[in-house]
Amino acid sequence: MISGDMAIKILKKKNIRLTPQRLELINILSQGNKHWTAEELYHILNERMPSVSITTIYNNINLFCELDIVKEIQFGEGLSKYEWKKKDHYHIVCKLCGDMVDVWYPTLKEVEAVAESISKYKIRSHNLQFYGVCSQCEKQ
Amino acid sequence: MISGDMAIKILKKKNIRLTPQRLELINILSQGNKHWTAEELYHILNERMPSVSITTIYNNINLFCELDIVKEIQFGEGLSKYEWKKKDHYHIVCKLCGDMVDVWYPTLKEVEAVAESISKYKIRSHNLQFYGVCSQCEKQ
DNA sequence: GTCTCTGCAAACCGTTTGCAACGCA
DNA sequence: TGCGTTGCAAACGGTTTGCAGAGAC
Repeated sequence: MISGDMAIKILKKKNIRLTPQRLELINILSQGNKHWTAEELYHILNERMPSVSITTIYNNINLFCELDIVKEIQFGEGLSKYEWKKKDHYHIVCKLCGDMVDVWYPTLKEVEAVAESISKYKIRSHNLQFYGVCSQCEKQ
Repeated sequence: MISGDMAIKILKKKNIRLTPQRLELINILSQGNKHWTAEELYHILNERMPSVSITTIYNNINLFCELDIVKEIQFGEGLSKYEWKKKDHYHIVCKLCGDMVDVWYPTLKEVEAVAESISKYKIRSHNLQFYGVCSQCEKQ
């Protein structure tokens, strides 16, 4: 888990400009241990910086994903959330409200190995989500 | 794994009309042990039935999914494929061409149990895909 | 001063919706 | 004959693209 300052050093080293939008996004992402949609990040940033556009959010989270400081979580139906990069883990998603929590289960490396051995594929990664109903939604 | 004839009986029992489009779709899906996009099904059906529309494909695969005779496979970036319903299994997806093969690994029920025990979620299902490169694409 | 980045508008793409005409039962 | 289904066109929603002007360094 890297700090916001570390992320800024990575940008500087690559001669990527430190625009206010970029710095504020890093600030939001690196502080809260959460999962955001692009839209949510847009609204948070918009409060502090009313002129920001959704395009800038996408430009920058895509950049951060390439730099490996942010991770995209695709959880079905074309929906994505983004989280600050940390140790590998899985996610539980609430089918009703979309809320998401981390599951720190050991990475399924041996299942990957099995899948590779029984197929003609070179396996590079896997994607696992759990779907259910959170306690909030269950009450209602 | 049910037969096409079985599927037709299910439709009849529910008073769902046996239109030529519907019967031909069942025919395609139940015979080939494959994974199709809606677009692919549209093109196959279109050769035999030139007036068919993509709307009808979606209408019917969605109906078949509700009837539990077809399964939707969501594999990231909003892309879906569909397969004739069979015993639970996972999929390996080629990152380059989108080709997909089955993995008959035991269902991860104990991982679901772990995820449920460490969270406040009632877990109902999970979704696991492997991503890699198929042997065809590897050659190139 | 240069060249990357921003923000607007428009495009994209797979899928869904509204609806009038069609055709299965 | 009646009502479920089809197929067209338009809408949808999250994301990307093109581009002129802004601004980081």
